[in-house]
Amino acid sequence: MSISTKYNPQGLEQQWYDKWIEHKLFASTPDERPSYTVVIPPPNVTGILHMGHMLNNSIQDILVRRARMLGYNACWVPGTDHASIATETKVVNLLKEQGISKEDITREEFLDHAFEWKDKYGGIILDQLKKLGCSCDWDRTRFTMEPDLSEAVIDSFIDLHARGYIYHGTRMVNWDPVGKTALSDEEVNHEEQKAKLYYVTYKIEDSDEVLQIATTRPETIMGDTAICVHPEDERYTHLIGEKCIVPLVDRAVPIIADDYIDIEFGTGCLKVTPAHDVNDHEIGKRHQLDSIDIFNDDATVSEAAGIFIGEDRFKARKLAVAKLEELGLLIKTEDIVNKVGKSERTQAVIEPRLSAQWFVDMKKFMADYPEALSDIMTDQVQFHPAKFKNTYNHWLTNIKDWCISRQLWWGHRIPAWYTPSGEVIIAKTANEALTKSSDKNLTAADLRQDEDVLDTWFSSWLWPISVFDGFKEGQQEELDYYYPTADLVTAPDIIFFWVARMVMAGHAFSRKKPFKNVYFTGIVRDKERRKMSKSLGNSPDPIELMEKYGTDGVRMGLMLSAPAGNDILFDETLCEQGRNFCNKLWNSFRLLDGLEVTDVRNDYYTSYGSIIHQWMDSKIAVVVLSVNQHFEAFRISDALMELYKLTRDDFSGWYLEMIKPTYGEPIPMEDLAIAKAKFDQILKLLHPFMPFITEELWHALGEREGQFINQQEWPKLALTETSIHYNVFELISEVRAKRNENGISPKVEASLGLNAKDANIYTNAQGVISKLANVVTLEGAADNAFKALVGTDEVAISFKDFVQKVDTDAINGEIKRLKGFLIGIEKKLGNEKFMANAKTDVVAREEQKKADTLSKIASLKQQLNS
RNA sequence: GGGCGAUUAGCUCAGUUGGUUUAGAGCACCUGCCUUACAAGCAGGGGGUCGUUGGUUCGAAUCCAACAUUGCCCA
Repeated sequence: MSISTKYNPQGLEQQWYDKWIEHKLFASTPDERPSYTVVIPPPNVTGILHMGHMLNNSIQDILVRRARMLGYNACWVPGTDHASIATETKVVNLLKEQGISKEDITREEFLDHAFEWKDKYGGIILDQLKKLGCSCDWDRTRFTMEPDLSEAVIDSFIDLHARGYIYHGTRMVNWDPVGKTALSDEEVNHEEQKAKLYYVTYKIEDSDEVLQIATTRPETIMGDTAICVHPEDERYTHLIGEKCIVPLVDRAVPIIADDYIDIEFGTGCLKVTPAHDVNDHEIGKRHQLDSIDIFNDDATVSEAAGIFIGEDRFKARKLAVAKLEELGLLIKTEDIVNKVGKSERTQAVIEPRLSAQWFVDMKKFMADYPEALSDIMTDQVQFHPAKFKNTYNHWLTNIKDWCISRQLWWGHRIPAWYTPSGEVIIAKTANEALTKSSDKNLTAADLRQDEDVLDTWFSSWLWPISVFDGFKEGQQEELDYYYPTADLVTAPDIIFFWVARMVMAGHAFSRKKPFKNVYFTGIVRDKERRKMSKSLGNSPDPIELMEKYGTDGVRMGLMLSAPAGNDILFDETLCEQGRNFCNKLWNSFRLLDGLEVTDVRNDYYTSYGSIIHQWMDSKIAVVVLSVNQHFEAFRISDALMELYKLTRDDFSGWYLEMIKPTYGEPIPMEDLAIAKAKFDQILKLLHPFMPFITEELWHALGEREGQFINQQEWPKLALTETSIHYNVFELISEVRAKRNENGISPKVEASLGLNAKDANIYTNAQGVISKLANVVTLEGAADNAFKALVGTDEVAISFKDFVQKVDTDAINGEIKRLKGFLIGIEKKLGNEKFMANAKTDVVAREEQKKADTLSKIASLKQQLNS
């Protein structure tokens, strides 16, 4: 035998992937077959493959490859999104290293640099997906900032604005002082952290009385425009309407009452800074308070503060505390834990800030497109697992307006034009804006386009439509064919960012839902349940893993442990298990491949060949049925486990052992051909999970130049009765166990004696029993043979030249267990209410259990006496 | 603070409308084997009062309630 005893994926994977591409295996064009479409959740152009991507895209590949085999015209559209903040930050930093400051170059120059960067590095992750084996239609690769998709974004903005869903307004927004941009609520993560609560004295104007307030942000004192107490707080009622003096800036501000105040918290007295706190802003609106913005856009203190000008806010906090202490106004500090909003992208602490931004009016939107919620609640779009419906429902019923403008350059520039008189015109181009303008004397030079770009998600929510050019006039064929897409596979942390908004966009722009199923993967964590992250350094490099264990091994390891919606606790030993399984498959092939062939069918094959093959068929048929059901319910790890056991236990463990010839002898040609056909089916079933090794072995199995396993039909088998009773396998195990317990070599011949209800079960498979358990006869064991029960059948087992001794302790133990079991059954059957209420088949089952147990006990007692 | 989910073997999970031989799988573990496809293997084995306490029922891992622990989302 010339081929290695170990499967070695090196080189082989790349070679097959190249062939698949060369033969355009993954390319899709509309035809008469039904479509099966998946759009990739576009990875960030700045991204490199991490474990989450690997999980997510393996699942998509499994679904897509299987769909292909089921006869669908499968189309998996790849691509990337432009990731406004992440990319801009990256390019800004890169330029900084070259000594170029963003402030010193024009928007156009900056974009040139950014595109240059994108062209150089933006495709890395897509190449990594190829290494993973992803069967995307690469000719369809899209990018959210390419010309066609950009046009779609601009058109959809204009459209939504015209229909009254987009407005421009001055609102409290989440300001990222590092990215220097507004963010949507979804881009802010609230994290608990240790903080200090400072108690500060405020003097009452024209009085000796003082107030104490408690604050975590003393650096915002300069922006205070009121002090607020609860209207029913008796400590302070006499002060309402008075004024107090804001320390550090000595400004007199009113003392007001509002029942927003929590009497229990701190001193029950709140300093109100309407410009820098969302709740304070609300209070400010209710009481017509002034709003003093004391920060610049990088969160340094502005001139409006009057003190600490130019200092960073955290430095200013220290300075303010020191100054208050110096003035004797700081009473005490207390350690507390509070929640701080941080930018998802830059990790900067969010500064709530009043600013003019563009918003989508979600209340109006939801009123007009209630399907965005009802689709999910009524399972028009099915969530897997369904528990995410709750989360979805909660978010959507409490939805806030969506801030879509970003103070960045990398992205889609907002198509809003301002005239010198302050008119705002929404138009695709300056010329179009001129025609829309009320002032006909203006020229293009008079118009100023909005400096801001749109949120990245405002382009990716169009993805399922835009990748099929669904926004292009008169080009609806592809959209009609591929859309709505079939399945979306994504991580639960972007359920709002993306899933919800794609459903919204689907209805707003195509009047259809964008997909039928959403499969939420788990989050990949390490063994200690920590999320894998770069900063923790606990994430293995996927590429290295693939090199170490083979891509198929890693894919399998990942999938075995990834039930839908459950976090996966990644451990390299899983990949080892995957690699070992590849090896098992490899060696099963080696066995089939290395056998000598004959055209003479000896007694063994004529007598048992057909029941062995049929038995294997019935096993495959059951597993295919169950695997199909698992797929329908998106239980992919369960599907894989079924196939794992089918391959390992049933095919390699039992079937190959039964069908392989005695050592040194040849196998009949027809039996080998049948065995290979079964192996062929198993390869097909495994192919979506492990594409490379199955392709390699499928080709090794026969002359298949120019054909590929993924083009073959997914096995379809009729369920049949099993042709070898499961008691036969139990009997074989029983004989092996007796050998094991007594240290008897497999080479020592065994003789069996049977007392069976239906001895045909065993005699029909006598040759198999003899082959796998080294049994010479079923018709008589020696005296003093071991006794065992197979089901309710008694079997005596003796070994040549070995004095057997019956283990009375074990038998007594078993009798005791069975008697206990019997008591339970008899109790049930003796219960009138049970007999009256339980269904007849349930009662019959209990009766059968009783009979079987009695029979077993009788057999065992007899063993003790013999 | 509000909402949602989870708790089954050492670990990760199944357990479909309550009844299928007093709970299953994979991994890990233990014992014996380099048996002529495979030690990345083979054969065999041990291990759970189904988080706790009550309740409904002839019958509860499964339904209900409270509690405990834990995770996620939102403010």
